[in-house]
Amino acid sequence: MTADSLTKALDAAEAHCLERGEKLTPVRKRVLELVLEADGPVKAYDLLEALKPGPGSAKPPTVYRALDFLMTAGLVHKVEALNAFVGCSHAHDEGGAELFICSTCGAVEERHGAPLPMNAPEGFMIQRSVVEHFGQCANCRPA
Amino acid sequence: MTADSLTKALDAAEAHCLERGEKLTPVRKRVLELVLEADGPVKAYDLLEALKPGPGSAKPPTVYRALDFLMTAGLVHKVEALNAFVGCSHAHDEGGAELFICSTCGAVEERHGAPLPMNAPEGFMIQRSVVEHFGQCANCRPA
DNA sequence: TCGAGAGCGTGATATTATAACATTCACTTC
DNA sequence: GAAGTGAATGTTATAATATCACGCTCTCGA
Repeated sequence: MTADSLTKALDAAEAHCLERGEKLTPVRKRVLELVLEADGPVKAYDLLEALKPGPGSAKPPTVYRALDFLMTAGLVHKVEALNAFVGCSHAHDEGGAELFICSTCGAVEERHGAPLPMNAPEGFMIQRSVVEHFGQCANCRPA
Repeated sequence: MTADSLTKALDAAEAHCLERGEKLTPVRKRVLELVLEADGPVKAYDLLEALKPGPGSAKPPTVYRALDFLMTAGLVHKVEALNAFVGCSHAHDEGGAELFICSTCGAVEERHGAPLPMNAPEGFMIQRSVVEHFGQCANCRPA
C-alpha cells in the first residue's frame, strides 16, 4: 500500500467511525495504520512491538482494545486460524467476510456476500460465520 | 452419546487408523474418548485435567500430540474460532468440514462437501478451508 | 463545579501452544 | 540373545496469545 493510499484509507476510516458516533483515537489510528501497512496478517504482539517506541506505554491491553474496536467497526478482521489480524480497506458494518490467504506470500483477499451454506442443519440460525481459505494465490502458484 | 455408541465409535476409529497404517495408542484413544464424550467443543487444557487422574503423566505435549494425531487421521476437528476441539463420529480423510456450532447449547453439527466459494480470486488454489458457523440450533432458537 | 462515561495506563495473571531433550518399548538384524 | 532403530511418550521449561482488575485523566453536559 502506498503512503498516499494509506493516508486516504485512514481518513476514510476516521469518517466511518464518526458516522457510527465513535472516535478513531490516536492509539486506534496508529494500530490501524500498522495493520494496513503490513503485507499480510499481523500478530497482536508484533503490533505491540511496533507501538513500543513510545515511552513506557503499549502493554497488551492497549493493542487488544484497539483491535476490538477496529473489528467492531469493521475496519479489521481477525484470521482465526492464525490468531492474526488483517486490515480491511473498504470498511463495512456487516460482520462476516470470506478470506483468501496465500500461504506463500501472505497476501489476503477479502470477499463479501459469501454463498451461504446450502446444507445447514434444519432450523439452524447463523449469527456469525468464519470462512478462511488457505492456499496459493495466482502469483505464487507453482507453474 | 451413549456408552454403547461411544464404544462403537472408538472401535471404528481404531480400524480407521489401522487402515492408514497407524496405531490408536492408549493415550490417543483416551483423548478421543474424552472428546467424543463431551457435549460440545473441548479445550485442550480441559482434556489435560481429565487425563490427570493418571500418575504424574499428562503434560501439555501429551494432549497436543494426541490431538494432532487425531486431527491428521480425521477423527477430530479443531474449532479455530474457539481454540477447541470436536469429535468427528464418521472418520474421513478429507481435511475440511463445515461446522455449525450452537452458541447456546454447544452442540456441533458437521457437514461435508461445503459449497465452494463462487467468488474466489482469479487463480487462487485452495488447499485448506476453515468454515465455522455460530448461531442457534433448532432446539435453542428463540420462539 | 461536579458527576458520569469513555479511553487509556499499568501490573498481574490466565490461557493456549511448542521447543528441546530424555526415556521406553516394540521390533529387527546380526 | 545383544545391539540398533524408530515411533511414541515422558518431562522440563518456556513461548505466544489474551484477559482481568484497578486507577487515572480527560471531555462533556447538568
